[in-house]
Amino acid sequence: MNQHKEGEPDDRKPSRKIADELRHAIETGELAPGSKLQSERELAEKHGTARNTARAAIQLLAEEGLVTPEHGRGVFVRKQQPLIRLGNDRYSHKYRGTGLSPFLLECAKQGKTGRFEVLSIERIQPPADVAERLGVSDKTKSVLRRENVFWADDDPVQRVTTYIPWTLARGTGLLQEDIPHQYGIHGVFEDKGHVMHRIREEISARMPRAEEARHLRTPPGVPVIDVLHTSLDQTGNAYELTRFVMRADMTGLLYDVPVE
Amino acid sequence: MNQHKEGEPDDRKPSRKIADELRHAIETGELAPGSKLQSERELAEKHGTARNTARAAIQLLAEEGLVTPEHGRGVFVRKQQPLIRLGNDRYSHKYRGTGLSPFLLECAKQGKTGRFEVLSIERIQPPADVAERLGVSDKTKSVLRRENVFWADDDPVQRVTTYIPWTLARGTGLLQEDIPHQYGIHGVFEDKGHVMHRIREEISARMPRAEEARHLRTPPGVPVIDVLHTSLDQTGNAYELTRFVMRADMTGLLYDVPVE
DNA sequence: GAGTGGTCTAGACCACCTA
DNA sequence: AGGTGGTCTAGACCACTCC
Repeated sequence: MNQHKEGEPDDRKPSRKIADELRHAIETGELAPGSKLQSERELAEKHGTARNTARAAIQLLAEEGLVTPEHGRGVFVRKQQPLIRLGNDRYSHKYRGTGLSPFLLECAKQGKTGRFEVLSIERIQPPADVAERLGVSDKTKSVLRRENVFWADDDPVQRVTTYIPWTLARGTGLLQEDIPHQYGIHGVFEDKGHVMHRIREEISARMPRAEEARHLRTPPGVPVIDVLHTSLDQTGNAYELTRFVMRADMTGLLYDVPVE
Repeated sequence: MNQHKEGEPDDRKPSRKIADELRHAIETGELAPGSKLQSERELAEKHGTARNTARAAIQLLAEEGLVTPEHGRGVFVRKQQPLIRLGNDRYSHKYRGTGLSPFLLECAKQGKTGRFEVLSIERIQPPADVAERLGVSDKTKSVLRRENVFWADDDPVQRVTTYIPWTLARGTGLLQEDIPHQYGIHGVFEDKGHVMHRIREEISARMPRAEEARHLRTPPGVPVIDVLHTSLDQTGNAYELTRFVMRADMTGLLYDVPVE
């Protein structure tokens, strides 16, 4: 599409024209994933434009997620990797005893090594959306917040923030970095009488905020998926909330659910 | 964050500095949603830079989804609208008889008028990922494809493409624009013996391709959510597949599901 | 050191919107 | 008509990578 047709006047803007040509080469495989484009100076000379114009063309493609410029090295056709998929079965009891969380399993499937990192553990005043869903006050330090980063090999892929009502968290040892239970944090909740019965996940996508882009090291043109997860127990009570901010070029979601 | 601290040398790049200042004003509410920024020429003069530099600052904010430039009018702080949420219950039998599809219901909730438009109906050779999931050949015209656009007021918000194995679709009248069943397309499938039992939805997010951006009229810095939906019947057979490409600034997803 | 992308300047003209 | 963003020119210097 938008390729120049023989015999017609070509009134496309120069930057657009260069972008279309490069996009076409990428889509036909002429420029393979991982390969290097001509330099900005070469492209400019080839098309008889200023360097800035060739640069604008490359930016169009970068915004579409097709290429990634690397400072001092060149502009490369983006390789799209198979995604690490977070499934709705990740909380299933069937993973009890495997010792592997679904995230680590998915990493292993893609030949990557997953790991977690604890950023902070703090008792705080919750943001309004969290307070509302957990049914706690947003005026007092009513929740415990644990912030984590999930890594796949050397890439940070998810920023994970968990909020637990302080009335539930106090005295459980969840202020420590290491979760004091063999079945993880949800084992702790079960001991306190909250068995996960349903989950409610609100999903949206957006461009990362400046701070998130820095933490997740997202290249330009890569959005994040924002998942607000609420755990409900057997009585329909919301007892835990987690926000996942995920690099959309490395992770996705999968729901396999009954139609009720 | 990244604000200039008094007394320290400020070695930030000029464009970055302007962007930080504007971002701060937006985040504190000093620049309210919907309000107009100073013009590029004013910003440039105020900071003693070239116009291109002020322009670069605005582009940073546009990529973060904070502002939207409007040609001839100015640059405006983006209003974030409440999202039209596609829920996993949208296929539930409980909506039988309301006459309203969940999409239209959600639009009504946001005070908008929803409508559908049929773009094309064609018997085609399916893409590989579709063929694989439906268990049909990708070498013959083995599926019927129906392309729709969903509108909310005057905005196109979702591009919806449905693939049905031709062995199921033939003779059903699904080649016509109007679905020949009071309960819609899934009523047709039920008459042919396929009752929706489970759904499987693979979710990812990405920047729109050039063609999608044109159709959905996405402003810069707005990604799309890409949902690959598979319907499974009582025997676990995949009999229908739909791809949703959704503007992420106007739509989201919601899953409320049991933990199995 | 040579080549790459990143940022910036100081202009210019065009396309679009509002009055 | 005047103001706005959109695109472009023809340079410049800087930061980074690779040899």
